Amino acid sequence: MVSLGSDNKSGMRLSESLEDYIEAIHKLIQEKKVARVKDIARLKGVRMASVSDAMRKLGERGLVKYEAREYIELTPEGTELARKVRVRHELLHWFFKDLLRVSAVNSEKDACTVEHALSDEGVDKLVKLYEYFHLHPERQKKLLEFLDAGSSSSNGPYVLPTVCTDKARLSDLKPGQSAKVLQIRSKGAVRQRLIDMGMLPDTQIFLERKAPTGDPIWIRMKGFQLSLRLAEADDVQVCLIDAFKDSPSESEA
Amino acid sequence: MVSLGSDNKSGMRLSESLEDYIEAIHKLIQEKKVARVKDIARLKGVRMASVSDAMRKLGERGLVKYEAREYIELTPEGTELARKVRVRHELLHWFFKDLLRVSAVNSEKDACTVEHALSDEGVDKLVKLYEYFHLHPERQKKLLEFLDAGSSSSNGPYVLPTVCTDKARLSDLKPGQSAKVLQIRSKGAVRQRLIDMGMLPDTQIFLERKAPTGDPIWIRMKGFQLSLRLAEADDVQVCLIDAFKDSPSESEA
DNA sequence: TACGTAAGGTAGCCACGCCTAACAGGAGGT
DNA sequence: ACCTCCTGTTAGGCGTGGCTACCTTACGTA
Repeated sequence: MVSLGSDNKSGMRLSESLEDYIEAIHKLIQEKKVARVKDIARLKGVRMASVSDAMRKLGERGLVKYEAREYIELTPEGTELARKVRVRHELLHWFFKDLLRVSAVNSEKDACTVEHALSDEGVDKLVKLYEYFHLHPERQKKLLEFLDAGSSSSNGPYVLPTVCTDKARLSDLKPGQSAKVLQIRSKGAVRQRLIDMGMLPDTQIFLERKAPTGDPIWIRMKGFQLSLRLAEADDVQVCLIDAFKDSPSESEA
Repeated sequence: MVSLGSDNKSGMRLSESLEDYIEAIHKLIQEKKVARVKDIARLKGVRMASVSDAMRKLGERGLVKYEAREYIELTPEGTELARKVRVRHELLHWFFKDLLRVSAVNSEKDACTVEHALSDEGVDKLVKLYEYFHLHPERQKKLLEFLDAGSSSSNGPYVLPTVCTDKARLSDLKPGQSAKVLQIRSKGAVRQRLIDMGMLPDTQIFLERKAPTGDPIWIRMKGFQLSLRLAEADDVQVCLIDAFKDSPSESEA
């Protein structure tokens, strides 16, 4: 899928791994003035032998100046690429850590893996998103308040804004009714499970039936069936869909 | 880096490629009722032989029901994984295409490559972002207006909001002054170049010197020097940093 | 019945990126 | 001088995931 040719010129796309090496070298040169095989190996979590291989390849592609047993330097082309990669990294790190409030460990990991797989246009637009929230700190504050609400402590301080007139909890639905997902206010494993099942905002849900006792309910969503405990359905905010509201005043909402 | 063991149970993390196969099978079953080797190969852009190999591996891991020369089915575990993967795909596609307004081709491509490289927490937070903008359509509208402004047609309909009292254009800086980047309003290749150089919002810039004629200017940013044409610097909105403002009233801004 | 064709499987090859093991050179201690 | 430690290189091996080339199976039809 990555398909590297033997062409050494800069037109050839680099594999993720080699891009990582470039990034590591750049970082080391900035921090410690020189980049040595040992340090690159430690930074990247590989053996020195692997670094030697990689340096030879990067040397052939004209991205690093590599003479055996000497300090490793980046060529101008390599430096250019390194900056590009590091910008992506920074940008994604900002996005995950500072905007989405992903934990430090995961935001670093996600930034690392995603940075190789993003088009120039994607980077460009992400920068715009950055600019947007940088220019409108009050809007970023609102978003962060929303993200923080319910993510850690409190269960109900965040009040659902009035955006949908027919809003209800999924547990309020009657068999035969349809609704669209507004917000999944569940936490932890339950939330993860619902998301994994395909429950995203705007997903259409059809309540097929309820158990006689009313507790497990069966819903249809994106073509497959799913049973839910009432307690789980309680935390899912939905918006009733008129076309399917057969009984106008039955929903207690 | 991916390191698959021979363990067939579901605890083992799948490689990107195998995850793609699962996704493709799921898609084909939904669309055409059955998944055949030939169709999977076409969808994934590989030869049938490669699909055969992959099916054997997935069969060993208990994710697909694979009997030679018969239709390929997903086991319950496989279906679960498939849904998870497709949710990621959908989510990222929404993010790139509908929120960031990345072009159709690139948003699909980015979603495809990024979907394998995102932690559960990253997915979770991305869903929250989705919920946020879904619940606050007026805020999403503002963001989209910002993203669209200058991205395609107009050069100056978007007015920089008053968020920084000392705002100026980068071209207004005097040698010796420092500033922080607010927004890069350049377009196309120039914007790309500045971003690649590491110019993100909040980046600190120091104007080292100007050419006698004033046109090329040299700035220092993140430890390296960079020369800019005045026309390029004109489109970069910055915020002066007080500590470095030696001459209080010189900046015309 | 025999045969052609298309779908699919098997074997063997290669690139990549990692590994371990063994070897090479230089700096300092004795 | 010699030994030792540390750094780095080379050689060879392995798993993954592609590929080509060839074989098998099923099926339709002359």
